[in-house]
Amino acid sequence: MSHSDPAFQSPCSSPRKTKDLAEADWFARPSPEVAPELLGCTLVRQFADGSRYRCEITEVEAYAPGDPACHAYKRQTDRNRVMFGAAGHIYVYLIYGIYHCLNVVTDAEEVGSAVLIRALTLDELPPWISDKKRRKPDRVAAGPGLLCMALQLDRSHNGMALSPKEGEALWIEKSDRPIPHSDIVQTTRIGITQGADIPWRWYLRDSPSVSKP
DNA sequence: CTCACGATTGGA
DNA sequence: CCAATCGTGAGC
Repeated sequence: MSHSDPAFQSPCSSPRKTKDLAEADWFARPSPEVAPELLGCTLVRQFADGSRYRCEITEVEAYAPGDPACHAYKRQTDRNRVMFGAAGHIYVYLIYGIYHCLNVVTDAEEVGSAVLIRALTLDELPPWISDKKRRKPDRVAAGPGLLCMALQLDRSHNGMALSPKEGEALWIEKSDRPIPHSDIVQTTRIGITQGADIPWRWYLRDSPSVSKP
């Protein structure tokens, strides 16, 4: 929803329990600023049949200009193109030939940056999740590759806008109650060799779905 | 065109 | 510890 949208009403009208984060402005800030604020937000995955899965974001990492671990560190390429595009779109890439990773593009246009979503807790277990792994429900989206598998996200979604509209596949809703600072842990990122000392990973302290305490 | 490797995961 | 598995990006 935007100010030009006929459905838009002034901020003081019709109070809602949650606030949609479709506004690109909210994402158009440096990724290390946006990342911790995404914790506790609700990621909503919607399928063509209208079914929805709501997930709490429990672990994130920021990637930004000047950061050697960032895919956009060197130059714009075919793969990292959407990282340089408008904030509030998603950057989905294939890793190790088998898994996918979901990012939310941040900051101004031309600035290559994003927030990697590393873990979620699902409110409901999707039926396509095989039970033979015997993974506890808390762990089905415990990792960037696992959460894309659980929500059936792949490179075909690369570049899509986060939008809470009918027929859209993905969006984010912010809870009106901010997470207490004491519930958030900030530490170094996982699985990288360069920039490994930069403390740009945040997670919810007591969440069972985070990668590593 | 070739080729080394990765923001991961699960299993030995 | 190590293999799976393939798109990407750098180098020739």
